Amino acid sequence: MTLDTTFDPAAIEARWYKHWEESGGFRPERPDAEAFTIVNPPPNVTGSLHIGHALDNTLQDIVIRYERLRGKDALWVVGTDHAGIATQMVVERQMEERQDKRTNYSREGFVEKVWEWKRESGGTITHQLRRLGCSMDWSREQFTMDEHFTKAVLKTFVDLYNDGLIYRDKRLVNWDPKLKTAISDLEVEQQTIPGHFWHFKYPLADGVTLDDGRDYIEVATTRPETMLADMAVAVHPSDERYASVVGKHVVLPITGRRIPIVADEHADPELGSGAVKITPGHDFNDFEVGKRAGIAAGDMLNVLDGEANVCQTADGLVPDEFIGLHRFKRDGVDGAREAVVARLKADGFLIPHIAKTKKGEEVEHDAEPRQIATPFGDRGGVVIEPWLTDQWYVDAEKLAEKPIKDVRDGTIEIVPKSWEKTFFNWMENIQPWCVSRQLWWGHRIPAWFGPSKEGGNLSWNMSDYSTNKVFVAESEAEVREQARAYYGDKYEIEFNEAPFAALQTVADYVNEGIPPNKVILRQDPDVLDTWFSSALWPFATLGWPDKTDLLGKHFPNNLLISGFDILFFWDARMMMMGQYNMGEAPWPRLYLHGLVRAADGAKMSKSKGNVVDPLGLIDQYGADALRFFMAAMESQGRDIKMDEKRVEGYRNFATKLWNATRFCQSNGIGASTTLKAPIARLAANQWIIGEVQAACVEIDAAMADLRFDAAANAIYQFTWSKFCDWYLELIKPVFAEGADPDAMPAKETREVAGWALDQILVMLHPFMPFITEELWHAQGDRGYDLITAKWPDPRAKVSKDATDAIDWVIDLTTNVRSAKNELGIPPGAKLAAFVPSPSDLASSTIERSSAAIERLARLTPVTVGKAPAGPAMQVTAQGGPASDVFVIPLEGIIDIDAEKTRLEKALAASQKEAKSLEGRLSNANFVERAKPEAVEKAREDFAYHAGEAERLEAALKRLG
RNA sequence: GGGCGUAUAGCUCAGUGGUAGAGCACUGUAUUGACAUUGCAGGGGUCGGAAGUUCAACUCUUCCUACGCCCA
Repeated sequence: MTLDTTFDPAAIEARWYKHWEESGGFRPERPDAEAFTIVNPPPNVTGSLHIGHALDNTLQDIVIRYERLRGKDALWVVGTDHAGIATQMVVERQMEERQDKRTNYSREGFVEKVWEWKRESGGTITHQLRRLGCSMDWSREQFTMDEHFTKAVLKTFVDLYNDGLIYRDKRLVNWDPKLKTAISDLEVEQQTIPGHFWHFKYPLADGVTLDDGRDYIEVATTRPETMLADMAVAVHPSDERYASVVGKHVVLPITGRRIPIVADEHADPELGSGAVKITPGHDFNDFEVGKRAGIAAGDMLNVLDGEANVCQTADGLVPDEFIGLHRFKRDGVDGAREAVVARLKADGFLIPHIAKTKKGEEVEHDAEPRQIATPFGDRGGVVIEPWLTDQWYVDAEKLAEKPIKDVRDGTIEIVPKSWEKTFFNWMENIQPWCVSRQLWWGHRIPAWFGPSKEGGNLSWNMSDYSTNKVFVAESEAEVREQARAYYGDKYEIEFNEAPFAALQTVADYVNEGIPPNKVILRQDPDVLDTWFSSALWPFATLGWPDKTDLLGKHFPNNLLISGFDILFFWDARMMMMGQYNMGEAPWPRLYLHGLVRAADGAKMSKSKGNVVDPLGLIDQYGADALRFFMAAMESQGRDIKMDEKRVEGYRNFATKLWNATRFCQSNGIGASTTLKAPIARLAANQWIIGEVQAACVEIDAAMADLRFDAAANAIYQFTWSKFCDWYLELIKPVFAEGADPDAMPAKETREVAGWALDQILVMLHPFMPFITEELWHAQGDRGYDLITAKWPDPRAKVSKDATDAIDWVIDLTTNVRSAKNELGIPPGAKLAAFVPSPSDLASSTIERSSAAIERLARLTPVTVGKAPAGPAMQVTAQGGPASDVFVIPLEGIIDIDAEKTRLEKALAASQKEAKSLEGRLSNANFVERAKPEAVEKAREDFAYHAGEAERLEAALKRLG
């Protein structure tokens, strides 16, 4: 097959991808091979490929292709995540556009709509991953809502429940009033926004006064609306200003609620007045203070509904005018916050803030401006409300124990290691994980509630479901069994899906005509956090809980690659669930990479409009170039700044390889037939064999350490700077006009060059799969595709003399070129040279490689012996231990002063170096205390530079 | 407030206790057979600052400064 003169990535990418996928190239049958397994961080089913995915998946593909080439049974599990909140939002938004809404449907109806959406437009990203060249096992594509996955989720939930590691609890959650669901701590983002700090007077009750005579306590808050549900005022136990009033009461303005003054260390005497209002139902700190003050969670007052509008508190003291107001100003309409402040001000309870203008005048404001750390929901984008509800919690602290130990003792290696500290810091301070979500799309919680049985009578507690009887099991059949055991045969058991809201009271229950001998069980309407299911990814994707062969062979996985941003969300939770369900760490190694940033270092975001579309880059430069860029920039522990020039550079690299292959083809260099290096006698051929080995060793070492940058640079440098720049130039004389194409040198060189090019294609394949596969086949008929070829075997014997000889020719060539350039001699000029006292290497190389010396160094003839008298330039050649001086007469070619200047410059450099080394060597401390190798090296370097200086001085003398 | 990370050539980044590297950019130069998406040659860095350890520090330690991230 002949190659076009220009390389066009687009033309080959789709073709090869299709071929690989259809021919099973991504997962060849290798039943007896050692397993190598990676699971892909499942992207959201709603997602589309962004630059971060491109990085993450490129790295994984490099590893998986590398291991596949090394003969392993390489499995890359791929799939998508059902992304509860995100997906439900997408479908609801689409409904909105049609003036439709979720609640127009039954739960089942809506979920079916989501499935429809998923079938039609979900998984865009999986097609985009193909464009990148990712070699995942698509035949086993997974989805976290697959039937077998659901089985795994249910089993895990039930097991955890039975082990007491999942429980229902009433406490404050992070409530998203836009999405109307609880979310976990990790889904909350703290942002600092400008806000206000208001100061209020809370009048003391019963005529009590402070020691200074005041009849009120001053409190301050950034959230005045919560005062409607205040239940205490706290002061520090050691704060003498308030010691006399601890245990006394204040009467809250507006509600008139009588609340105690309590002593609690949470109150900071240094902050404001030292007294703080306590709203246990709406603030995490206050919740704790409230509990310490003896208020049960169930008794804490709540003044906001699910949409964060004011509702009546249990004591009924909130005036009607406030009911229904939103928590704060929204869409230009004042809310409860503004109303409370206005009312307090009107009633004289507001203490104004006095600010000074630049001119020193005092001005009164209602509040002090302040920067406020405020929690936002990462999906909904609105301020999170701490809200008192019943939710399911996972005992994360218990589950974290084994993962902590795994990382501590090296069972799991985190790369780069610097992340370990962050990991420990989080895991050791982990909070209970709220896993229930008030959504319809997701894994339904396998818990059913029924009336509790007290002394033979059934009773429902409508205000607090957690006190009702709960049955947790994987199926209704099991629940029925449990229920029968609990209620006895006297009751008929029925499952009913009617929403809880339909049965608010016992009276409703009776009114529905439910006979007294019937028990109705209702499943918890909530679903599980999506991360609860993705935590099972390393084994549920392999068939767990069934004991499949696949699971046996591929769990534990070998490596996980993820962005550090999901270390806690996903990686840590996989560790927990791996240990809990499988009794093992899910993988021995975790590689964390950084973010891809915009060229200016800013975080890419849609709102900033600075996102770079990886597909656009692929269109422009080819997938291979983008991949290579990702790999070359991926040094451990640093974010990657986008640099399109560099992507372009790697496109150029691909073109270079393309053209090198064209050159090979034009000289009859084709596919090699052996994995082992061919037998070679010519120095250049031995040299390139040695260089292939060195490159392979370097790449293997880099890959073992997951140094993607080092591996990419090694193959890049070898291909361009060694193979193209030197080897192909060195062998050109063999194929030159007049040379015998059937003679040994040409035959051997064709074999070696073909072999070396093949090794390049194999070693480059993990990084640039498309162009390498194309060239692999262009080079000749092959028994197999490159994707399933064999990684180079770096063992081959090459003679040191041969490689030294080529190093010597290269050094000579470089030095001659450099000298010519400095002296203004045309680079093409062929010059005669004399070698007065050649080394052994020089003697043999001048004889055997005269063609290369003529062609590259452009020296001819090269005469062994003393140069004739007269001006000359001098260059040296080094290779291994050999060091030779070439004298090149300049008569009539160049002005002598230029050569003098050049030599003087070189002499000064050598003398400076020699002097510095001499100084070091004359330091007794250095000679005695430094490592012997270092001393030896210094001696060698000194000898070299001293000799060089001598040679240069002699050359200068000759010039006169 | 706690923790972590980064600071090396104009730019983006590697790097090692023993005379500083790559890519891009820049300068000079080369053009009829692999390749101008190129070749050849070259300029450019007191390795953020200060102190310490060491025969020797860009590298190790401490402190400082700047920037970034995470947690509270």
